[in-house]
Amino acid sequence: MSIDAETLIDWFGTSARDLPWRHADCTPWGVLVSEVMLQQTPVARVLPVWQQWLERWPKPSALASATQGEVVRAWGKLGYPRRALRLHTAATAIADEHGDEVPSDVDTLLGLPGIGAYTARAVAAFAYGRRAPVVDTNVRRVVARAVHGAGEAGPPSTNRDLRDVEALLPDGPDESCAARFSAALMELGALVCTARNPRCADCPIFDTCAWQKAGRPAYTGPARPTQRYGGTDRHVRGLLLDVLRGTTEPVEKARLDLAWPKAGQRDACLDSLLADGLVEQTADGRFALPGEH
DNA sequence: GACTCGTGGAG
DNA sequence: TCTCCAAGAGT
Repeated sequence: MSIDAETLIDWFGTSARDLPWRHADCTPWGVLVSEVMLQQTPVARVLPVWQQWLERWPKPSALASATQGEVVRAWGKLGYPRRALRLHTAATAIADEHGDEVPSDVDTLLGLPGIGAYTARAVAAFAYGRRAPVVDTNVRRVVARAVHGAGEAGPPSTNRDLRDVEALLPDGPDESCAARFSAALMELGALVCTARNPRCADCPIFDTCAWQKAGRPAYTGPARPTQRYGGTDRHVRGLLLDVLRGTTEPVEKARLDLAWPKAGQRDACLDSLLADGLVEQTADGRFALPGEH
């Protein structure tokens, strides 16, 4: 079973959210910034930060001119702050090596830090209308259900997933049809074909959905390991970085020591933040966001 | 392929 | 409360 592209694209036209990075006047740079911010981070949390970034750094060269510390600070609490550093590095490469223009082909995009299989194709498709399979968690779930009749997608397998979705891309009158189809597939997964409590009554492709036809069988594949957060290194790193985000001046080690009671874990996390370039030590031994002193 | 890497809202 | 999960990437 396949997915009827015209039906899905029509639904997208009437039901899609009005997101600023989908506006016709949004630049490829704006699309790229949105895609990186949206990696594992909900739309609602990205929206205000994206607006601020595009006002402050409207071109890759503008971001490249900022310090790493400014970029990490402006990233705020979007999570996974290494994304901010990678985006800064990518912006520098785009400014220096690509004439300040975001590349439009997948292979070149893949060469930039922080841009992987999903983001490269999302930028090529959504910013430039290129034909490329765009596979995120939404798409994998929709395809698992509508095409394969499974309750959930199994564990991701990049190459298999790409081939899987490639086969579904429509041959429309122009190349951008495939991109619009991909955007619609993602939007369906985000709004209707959700992970929990899918709203099948509102689904535009209900009639052809393989999962419905099979009687909505429960997922039988391997359960995803539940990810804890409290007490993990991720948690501690977040606490330490939050201290530095909250100050302009470098802080003493003793100040960071207040953030987490376990000294061993705390120091290891501080070391990893230093190694990642998210934190810097000043000449007098204090700590700060990088490049701000 | 299995881990690691933040954060906070929803159910 | 606690579990789930949100447009992934890098190692």
